Amino acid sequence: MSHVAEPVKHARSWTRRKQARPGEILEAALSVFAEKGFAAARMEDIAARAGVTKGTIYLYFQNKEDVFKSLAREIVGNRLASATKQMHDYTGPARELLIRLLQTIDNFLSDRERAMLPKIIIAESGNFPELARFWRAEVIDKALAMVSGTIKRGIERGEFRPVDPEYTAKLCVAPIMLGVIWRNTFSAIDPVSLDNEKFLAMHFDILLKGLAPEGKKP
Amino acid sequence: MSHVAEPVKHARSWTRRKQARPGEILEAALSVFAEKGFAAARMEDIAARAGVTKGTIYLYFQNKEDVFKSLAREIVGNRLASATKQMHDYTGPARELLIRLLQTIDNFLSDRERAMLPKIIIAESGNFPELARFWRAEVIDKALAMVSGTIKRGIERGEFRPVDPEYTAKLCVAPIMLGVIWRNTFSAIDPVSLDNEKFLAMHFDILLKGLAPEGKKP
Amino acid sequence: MSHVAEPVKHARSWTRRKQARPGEILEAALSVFAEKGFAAARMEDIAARAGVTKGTIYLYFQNKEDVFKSLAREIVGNRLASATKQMHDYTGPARELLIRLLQTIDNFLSDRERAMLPKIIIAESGNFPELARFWRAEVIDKALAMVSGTIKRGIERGEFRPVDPEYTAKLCVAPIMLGVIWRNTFSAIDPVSLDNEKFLAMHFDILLKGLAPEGKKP
Amino acid sequence: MSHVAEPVKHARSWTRRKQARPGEILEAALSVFAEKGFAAARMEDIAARAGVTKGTIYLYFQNKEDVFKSLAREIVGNRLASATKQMHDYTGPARELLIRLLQTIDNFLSDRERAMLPKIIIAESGNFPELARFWRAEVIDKALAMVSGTIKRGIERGEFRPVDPEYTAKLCVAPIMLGVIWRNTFSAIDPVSLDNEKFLAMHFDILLKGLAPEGKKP
DNA sequence: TATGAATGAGTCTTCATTCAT
DNA sequence: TATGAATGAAGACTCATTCAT
Repeated sequence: MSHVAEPVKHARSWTRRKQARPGEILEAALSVFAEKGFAAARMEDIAARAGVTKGTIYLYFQNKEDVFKSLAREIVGNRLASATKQMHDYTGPARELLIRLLQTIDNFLSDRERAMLPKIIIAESGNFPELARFWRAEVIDKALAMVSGTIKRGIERGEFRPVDPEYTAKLCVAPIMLGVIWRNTFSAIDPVSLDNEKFLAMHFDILLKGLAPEGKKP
Repeated sequence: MSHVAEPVKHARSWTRRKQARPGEILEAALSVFAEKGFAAARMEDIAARAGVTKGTIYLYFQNKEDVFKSLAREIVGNRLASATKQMHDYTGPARELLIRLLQTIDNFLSDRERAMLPKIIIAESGNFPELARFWRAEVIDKALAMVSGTIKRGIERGEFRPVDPEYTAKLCVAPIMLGVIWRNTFSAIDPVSLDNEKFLAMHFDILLKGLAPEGKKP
Repeated sequence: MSHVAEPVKHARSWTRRKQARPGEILEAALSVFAEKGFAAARMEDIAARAGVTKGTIYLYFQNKEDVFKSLAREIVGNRLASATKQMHDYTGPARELLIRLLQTIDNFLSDRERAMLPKIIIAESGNFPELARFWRAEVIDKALAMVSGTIKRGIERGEFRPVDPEYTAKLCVAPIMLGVIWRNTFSAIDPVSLDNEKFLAMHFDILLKGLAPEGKKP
Repeated sequence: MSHVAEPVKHARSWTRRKQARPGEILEAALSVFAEKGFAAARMEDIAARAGVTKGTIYLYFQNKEDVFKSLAREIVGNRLASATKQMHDYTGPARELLIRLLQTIDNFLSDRERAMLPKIIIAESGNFPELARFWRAEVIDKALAMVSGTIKRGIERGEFRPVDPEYTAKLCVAPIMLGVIWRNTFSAIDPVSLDNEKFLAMHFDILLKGLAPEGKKP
């Protein structure tokens, strides 16, 4: 699971794949940016990891910043929307939905590709405020809205005791985020650190007990 | 020429230079590194923010990396130890101690100076694995040990239901960490976002209820 | 691989390629070189202006320099010779011939295509001394020879007072050159600047008076 | 008189001369730009010819374009103004003034430093329209105004026959300009080509005769 | 013939670091 | 101690040129 710079060897080395290139480059860029940060990432490294040379990147992107921004936009992209809809149709107990939702978020963020993004956002928010804004609006707020909506429903249905849904949503997500960040930050220095399964299970356990209405067994 | 004064040779690399070192440089470095990350931070910016010129920094530090590492070490430094001792002497209920402990951690991390460090660690763990290792060992593990120790005590005293203390400690700290990161990441784009008081209060409320032994009112 | 067609190998370096060569490329090259100079001219711009793609240029020319040199040679090419002969057959008064000759030169240089060449020569003589030499020998000296020949004839016929024919030839041509350069240099910034008709008429007027033998009405 | 890249060796090699640097750099830049044109000129060449290294240039100028523009502005600078005033005070015959004026212009342009500028303007007007505009307004139009003013005076005083002063001014200046350009363009390929003294004398001779009132000996 | 994706040498530009003062 | 002019290695970016199709 270590992200050492080894050029990805695609099927055959010399066919032209105009369509595939940008995606490959973004994928390579993601891992380099996540490793080094924006400033320390070298275009040549990105190119090498994508199996091309410097110049090729500039066929598809204006410059380093463009690669970076495209990355942030493309990676989230599609799946978020589908996740949203899925939740809306659900009619069962809020407790179950909440767990499922948080698990979806965890899955979403644990995907090898996307796991690096929170780190990038945190690291580069100072250099790219628009990036922070974009992510805040397009991803974080949307995800939090889904969670807080579920909590609100739970309160209405009497499954949860009355709590502030917005703040509680953040509390629900916090351990998930921390887990992602933790794994990204410390994976290189101690590979086994955190059993995510167990960690999540405990989180859900304590959380649901903590949200249970007074006098009721959760 | 022979009469020129020897440039100050610091005891190689990693020693503390207590007397002469202007803390202003480290303070300035902290804010610049937090804003830009290591690579994008310019020595001239640090110098300017410290009110000196580039050259002066090299009187006290070997190079940029030395500034960065010194920073990470010096900033934590003293206060952590004192906090540790304070906890050991405490004999009251674990619930109270836990809250107090978490509040201390929050205070520690919310200090204007130190708030930026988690962000730096996250951002630069890829470029400076030793830094991650140092922080993990010197700060995080120690802090988590205090928390998990308290939880263990609470379980022994029957205040908490039986849970894995190590994992629970992380769950306790997660929202605090997230709060710090959140404020650092999004403060520039929406200044009011998170009422930390309220956020913590809710965290403690849900957490304690979640940890309460079965059938007992927390 | 063995069945691949041999790339077209032009007779090394400096031969004319009459048949196949799309004059459009040279024409396009002329305007781009005139606008940007040799170094700043991009092959892609030339290709675009010629309605082909970069690769195509290399079917007809070895490289950028070859395009440039071909250009300088081809553009002058044919018409100069014809102009020369025409002059030799003339038998009327030198004054009339001189005017006609200068007007021919002006026409030659004012042609949309060729107007840009003096500028190119001036700009690139440093980078391409052979170009300067070629032009000096093939165009300038020949043109000046025609003019000075006419002046010499005029002196012999008593139409002009005795002057140095070579230097006078340059004086005759100077305003024409300056007009061409002027229009090329300043056309973008003030479109009307110079009425060439009037400018030439005045030049001829002053010149002929200035060359008239003492005591004679010109 | 050949402009080979030999680094100028200033008095002592290692003293700091903050004030002198920019001027030295501009001087070096002038000769490199004149030789190669803007695009082909390498910052390293300019630096070498100024006896410094690349980086030093950026202490004084923003970038290559800034060097170029500063150059165009600084070089003209002071002397033009003084020349203007000198002419205004003159009260003698216009013919004499005209000659003196043209000679001043020739001197101004023949100065080793400035001789390269017309070539640069011509070559780079396409890439730097503002430069062309600046020079047109600040130098050319002012110089032409002085000449045409003198001609107008000459007409009023009956020394010249009635001609359009603006166009005539250009005709007066044309050979001077052409001489400067000629020397710059062909000096490398035939060093003796043009005796400027003689060329100017002939120009004045023909010009004054050409401008003399009808029936009057000039 | 023609294309245009890919290459990589060549430049500008930045900035950590040095050092004479 | 402190300065800041100067250096030069490093990296972003461009574009002439190649070559598989």
